[in-house]
Amino acid sequence: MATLLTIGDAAKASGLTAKMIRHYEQSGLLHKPARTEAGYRLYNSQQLQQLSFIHQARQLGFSLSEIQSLLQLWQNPQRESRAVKQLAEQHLAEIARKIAELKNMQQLLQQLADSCSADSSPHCAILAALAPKAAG
Amino acid sequence: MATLLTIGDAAKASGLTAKMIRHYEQSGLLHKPARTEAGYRLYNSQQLQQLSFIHQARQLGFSLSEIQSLLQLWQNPQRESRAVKQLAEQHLAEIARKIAELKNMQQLLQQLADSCSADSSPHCAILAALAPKAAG
DNA sequence: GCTAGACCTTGCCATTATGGCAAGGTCAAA
DNA sequence: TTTGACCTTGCCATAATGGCAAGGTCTAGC
Repeated sequence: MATLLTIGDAAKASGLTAKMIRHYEQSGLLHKPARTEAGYRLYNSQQLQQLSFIHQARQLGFSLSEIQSLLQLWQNPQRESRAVKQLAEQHLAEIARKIAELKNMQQLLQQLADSCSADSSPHCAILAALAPKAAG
Repeated sequence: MATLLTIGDAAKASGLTAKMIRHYEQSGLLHKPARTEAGYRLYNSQQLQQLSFIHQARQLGFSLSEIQSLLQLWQNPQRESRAVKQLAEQHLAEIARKIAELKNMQQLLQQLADSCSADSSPHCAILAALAPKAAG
């Protein structure tokens, strides 16, 4: 039998929030769901799977736009796995870029923090590093 | 002599953009600068130092709100270096948190990508991992 | 049957830091 | 004088989410 869930239950079941589900619908990630006569959204098990799919992909850091592509591939029986992997590799590259950026900040700032005496005196290596050397 | 720069030159000198400088002013990070009769903003060397300070702090990933605190400490001769270090440590913790989050994504996704054959077949471990196991 | 409370609806605003565009004023060089 | 490079303000857009408000719906208990 087709079990239909209202948005709150679909949210709980998928790990999303009702707000997110509405947002994904409005963003074109999801087809418009059925409605009760009162206008309540109703989700079937196939749509629930999609919601969980989106939740998992968000956990991996994919953007909604990337997830749209992933959903299309998922639903296309003619897909080539290389297309999926390409999306993943692209995202992995972005992740690596962000990690490198953060590690760079971390290294610089940690070094400065280590040089800060952290006492009641006003002198601080961190501020000294941020402040440009005043000319003259 | 007091050299005064227009916003474009101040932007070049500090590594910011004119748009950012106006935004920082509007956000309360910067005092309102002098103006020419025509209304052009004019920056003196002290203000230029502040702009460079902000630029450096942004490079380290501090938010504008954190930078406001840093600027206040910088300009306060009675500051205690421990207050500066505390801000830095807080930011370092946030950086570490983000790195951990990204590394987690990276590890999971890399594993999936490694399991994807990346050929013309539709089967793909990445999609399989995102898809919930359909009941029944 | 009525009422309270938990749900649903839409819509608008806020976040963060930045970019873009538009319409208009200013200034300097040719 | 004209042209081009600059400046002004103001509004819109981004990405993904949360919050609030005003209103409709449904269900359980009395």
